[in-house]
Amino acid sequence: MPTSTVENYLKAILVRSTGDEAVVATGALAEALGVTPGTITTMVKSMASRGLLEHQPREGVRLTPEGRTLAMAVVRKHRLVETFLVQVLHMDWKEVHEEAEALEHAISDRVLLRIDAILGYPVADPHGDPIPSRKSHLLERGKGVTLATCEALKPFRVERILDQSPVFLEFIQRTGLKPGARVRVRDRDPASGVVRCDLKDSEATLGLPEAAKIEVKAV
Amino acid sequence: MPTSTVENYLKAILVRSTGDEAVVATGALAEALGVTPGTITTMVKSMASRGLLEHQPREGVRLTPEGRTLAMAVVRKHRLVETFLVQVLHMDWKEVHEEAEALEHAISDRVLLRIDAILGYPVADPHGDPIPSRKSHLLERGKGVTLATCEALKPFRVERILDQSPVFLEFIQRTGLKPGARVRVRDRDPASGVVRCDLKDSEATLGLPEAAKIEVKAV
DNA sequence: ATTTTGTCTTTGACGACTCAAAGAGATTAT
DNA sequence: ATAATCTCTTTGAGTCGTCAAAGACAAAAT
Repeated sequence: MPTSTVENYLKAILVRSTGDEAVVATGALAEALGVTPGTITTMVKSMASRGLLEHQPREGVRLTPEGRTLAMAVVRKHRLVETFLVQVLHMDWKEVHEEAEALEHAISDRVLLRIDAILGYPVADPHGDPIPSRKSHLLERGKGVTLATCEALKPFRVERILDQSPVFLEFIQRTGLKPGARVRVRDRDPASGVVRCDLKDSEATLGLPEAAKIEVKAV
Repeated sequence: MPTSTVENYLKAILVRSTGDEAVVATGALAEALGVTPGTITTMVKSMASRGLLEHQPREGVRLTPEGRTLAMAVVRKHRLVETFLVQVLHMDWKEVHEEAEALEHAISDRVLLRIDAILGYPVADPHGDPIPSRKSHLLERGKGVTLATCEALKPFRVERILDQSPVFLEFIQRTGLKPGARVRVRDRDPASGVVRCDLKDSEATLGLPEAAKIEVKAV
C-alpha cells in the first residue's frame, strides 16, 4: 500500500509521460509537486527500489507496469470523485479538483465502486478528462485538436479542459466554454495571439496558449 | 491544522473522557490507539505544547477547550460520513466504521456541509450515536439504560449500539437489534449471565456484557 | 517498612518525507 | 576548447510518528 505521497508522485509521472518513451524529467516533477529537485531524486530512488519506476540518472524516470497500474488507479479515483462531488453533492466544478486531491487517497475500492455505480459508470469527469476503466492500462491522451488548431468557421464541441487551475476554470465558467458547449472559431490572429470564438448566444476572446487548453471535436 | 494522527488522538481522548474530571489515563490511549505507552507520552507532550490538552505526568490527560472543539469536529465528521455511506451509498452498516475512519481526515468542511444537507441534518448515525452539531461542545453520554439494566417485560426501543466491532455489529444485524427496533426483556439470569429478549417476531439471547452495549429507551 | 507489581516516562533509534547548499554532468555559448 | 549555464545528485540536517528497552514512580502486598 503506497503512501499518499507516493500516489501523488505516481500520478504526476503518469499524466506527464507522453508518447512511446514515456520518460519524465525529474525537474518537471519537482516543479509539478512543489518540492526541491533533491527531494525528487531521493523519492525517485526509493520508488525505483520498490519497483514502481525506472530511473536513468540525469535522464528521467519511467513507470514500470506495476507503477503504471497503481497510477491509473489513482487517476481513476480522482476523476470519479470529482464527478461524484459535482453530480451528487452538487458542488461547484471549480472547487472539486482540490477536494478530490485529498479524497483520492482516503477512498477505498469498495466505496469507489459504489460511487461508480451511482454515477452510472461515467467515462469522463466534469472537465472532460477520461475516466480510466478498472483494468485500463492506457491513459488516453488529448487528440490535439484544440481551439488553437481547429479549423475556423466550422462547428465544434468542447470536449475537454486541459488546465485545472481555478483562474482558468473561472474563465471557462464565465464564458460558457464548458465540455459539451458548441463553439466556432471566428478568427485567429497569430500576430496579436488572439482567438475569437462564437458560442450559442455569446462570444469569447482568448489568447493562443489558453485556446490550446481547450480540446474540441468536430460536430 | 492537525495531522490525522493528532485527530485520532483527540477523538480517542474525547470519547473516553467521562464525567466532570474528564481525565484519561495514557495507558488507556495506548491500548485504544494500538501504540506503545512511550509513543503516547511523546505525542501527548507535543499536543500539550500545542495547547490541545493538559498532561499531568502519571495522572492522565485532559482536553483543553480548543482540543475539545477540534475533537468534536472529528467525531461529527466521522458520524456524518458513516451516515452518508449508509444512506446515500447504500453501504452495509457493518462496513462503514472503518471507511469513515479514513475519510474523516480527508473531508473538507465544505464537503461535509453538503453531506449534512443532503442527509437532512441527521442527529444520529446508523449505530445510534449522536452527531454533534457544528457548535456543540458537549458529547452526549449514554443515559445508562441498556438491555442489561432496563426493566423486564416492559417495551423498549433500541436507541444506540455502544460497540462498533464487526463481530458485534454482525450479531446485531442477525438478531435485528438495530436502532429503532422494539424489544422487551423476557428474563435476565445473573447466575448464568444470560439475557433473553423478545423482538417483533423473533427472539434473541445474549450475555450480560453484550446486553450492556445495547442502549434502549422506554416506549 | 520493605519489596513487588503495574503503570508511566525516558532514551536512543529508525523510516518516510522534506529542505538547503554544495557538488557533478551535460549542454550551450563564446 | 574553454567557460558559462542549466539541470540533476549528493550530503547533512530536521520534523513527525513510531518502537524497544531501560528507568522512575506509586500503589498494593507482605
